[in-house]
Amino acid sequence: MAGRPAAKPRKNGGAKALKQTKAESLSAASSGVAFDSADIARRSELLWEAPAKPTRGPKAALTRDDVVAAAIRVADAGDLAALTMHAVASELGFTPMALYRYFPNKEALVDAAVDAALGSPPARPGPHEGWRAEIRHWSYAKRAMLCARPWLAELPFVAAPHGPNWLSWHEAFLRTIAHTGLSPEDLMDVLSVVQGYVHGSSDTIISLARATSRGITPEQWAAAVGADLCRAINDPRYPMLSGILASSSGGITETSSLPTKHGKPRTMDECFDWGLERVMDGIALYMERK
Amino acid sequence: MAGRPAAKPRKNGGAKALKQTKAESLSAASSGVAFDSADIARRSELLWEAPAKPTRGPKAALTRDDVVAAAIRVADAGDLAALTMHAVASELGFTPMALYRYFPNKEALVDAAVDAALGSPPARPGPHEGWRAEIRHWSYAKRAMLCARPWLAELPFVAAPHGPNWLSWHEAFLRTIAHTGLSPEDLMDVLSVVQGYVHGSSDTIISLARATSRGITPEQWAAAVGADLCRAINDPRYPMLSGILASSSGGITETSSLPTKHGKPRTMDECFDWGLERVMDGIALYMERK
DNA sequence: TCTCAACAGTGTATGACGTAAACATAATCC
DNA sequence: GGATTATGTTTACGTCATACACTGTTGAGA
Repeated sequence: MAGRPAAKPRKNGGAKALKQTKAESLSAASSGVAFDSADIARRSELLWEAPAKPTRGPKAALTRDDVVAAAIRVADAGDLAALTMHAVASELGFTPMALYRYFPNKEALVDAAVDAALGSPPARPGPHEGWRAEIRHWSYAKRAMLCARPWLAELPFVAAPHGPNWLSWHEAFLRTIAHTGLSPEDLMDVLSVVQGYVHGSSDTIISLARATSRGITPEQWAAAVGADLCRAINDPRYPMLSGILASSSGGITETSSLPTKHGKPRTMDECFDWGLERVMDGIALYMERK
Repeated sequence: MAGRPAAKPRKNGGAKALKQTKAESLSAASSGVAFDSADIARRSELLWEAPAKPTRGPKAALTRDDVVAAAIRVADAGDLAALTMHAVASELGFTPMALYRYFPNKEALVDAAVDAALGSPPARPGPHEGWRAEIRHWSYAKRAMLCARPWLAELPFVAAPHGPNWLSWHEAFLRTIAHTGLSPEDLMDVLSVVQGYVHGSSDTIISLARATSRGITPEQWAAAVGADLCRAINDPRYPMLSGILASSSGGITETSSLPTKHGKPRTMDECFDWGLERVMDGIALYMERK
């Protein structure tokens, strides 16, 4: 029942009942991510159930939302690894153990912080600008959100429990293609392709965002990543890469998904757009054929 | 110079010189992943330089490759979090500190293990089956590789230094579209789209692979993830999702990217294929237009 | 052949981490 | 006003990466 105080229900007693080995349990906890299916059910429950309102006892100085907000502030300032119970607690002016009155363990806090950090999806651009414009709008927003909070991309999305905001982003995407006449199955397929592309191809820019948030200039970052790729040049094992990298304008200044076009480097956004247009072309073709 | 003994060169002295705070340095180390650009250069160097051959002193009982192989065995048996120095060392019958004679820190070991675990890309299918067949072949292989080693997907690929195998996969992809007459820039763009899609949309199946490798049946996994999504049904905030999920055959048995088609559930592979065909359609259209 | 610097692996210690358990304290109910 | 129940702290434990000091081994140069 949801009326039970959520802050202290058996904690990982449930996990222990599943006969996890100690090592598994600990390692999952330390990484902040667990992949046990029973675990996911329990984690999901925690994401959705409202905290119980106790009548007796001292008043809580915080709310779950306070803790989540502090966690997000900590992660924003550093990265996922900086998000420790100690850091969150001292951000709030409490001892680490105080947080365990609000979340049974770190994992639950991270789950909640992740969903909160996803934020709300963007409002639809215009009333009916066409599905391509709407998909573009959604994709840019998602990409921008991930760049703003690179630590979100350190977590595998699907493995995590799906909170309200996670569902909202999906819902918002489905609305972009709601009037195309596609079947429910096709709608989900389109969602899968586009989201797959957006997540998968944002790796580079997220990596850059992470670096710049640590005070590294884009130039430094590009130099470091580029220098890495340069090893391929003149290596007989990589003739294609060698050719392409060599044909770029002199020195390599950007990573693989960022080649230069006849001396004028393209931005990462341009490369992203190009791919997104190809994906939407493929979807459009499918619609025509139906 | 590469002739220096690689096992003990200043260790994180380099990192300290960068004036990282202690917290940053430690958190990066504990997560096994660092995103500092100067770090990447140093890490990349370690991936490529051959270990120095000392003349004096006792013979080393191990090689870097031994350690890397043990690390991969440990990660395969568990996950990325299970990959601890202690676990790798005891897998080899040594103490944790022994590993530091081969790698300056855990991060370097993980980098090496990741690249080794990527393995070699697949051989080309036939002599000239067409670029679509070749891209399909490459994509399936990449997806299969990630499913076989789900822990690889716990790391952001682009942020890691690029080792020999990483470059080989890129090289192999470029070979699949080498004869299409595309410009070098277009080649890289196509690589970026397809790879983005493959990585991004493999999340679900990788999550399943991870679960099954822990003894969870696909049914259990699907039930847990599906139950999660079911919260959207009848929630007024998610009308589209509600409609789609409700229109599926009775109970939700699979996750968002796995809807059921008129009562007959599709496999994840079928959904993956569908998206890949759309992506390739888009690329084909681009080729035609040129 | 002997010597010793260079190296390999170990033992021990440190500080950060997540979190269990016991506690003091505060708010409510009877 | 005591009993009850919840809150936040204190203390403690086990695990982690890893610094440092140590023992023991090897082969190059004397």
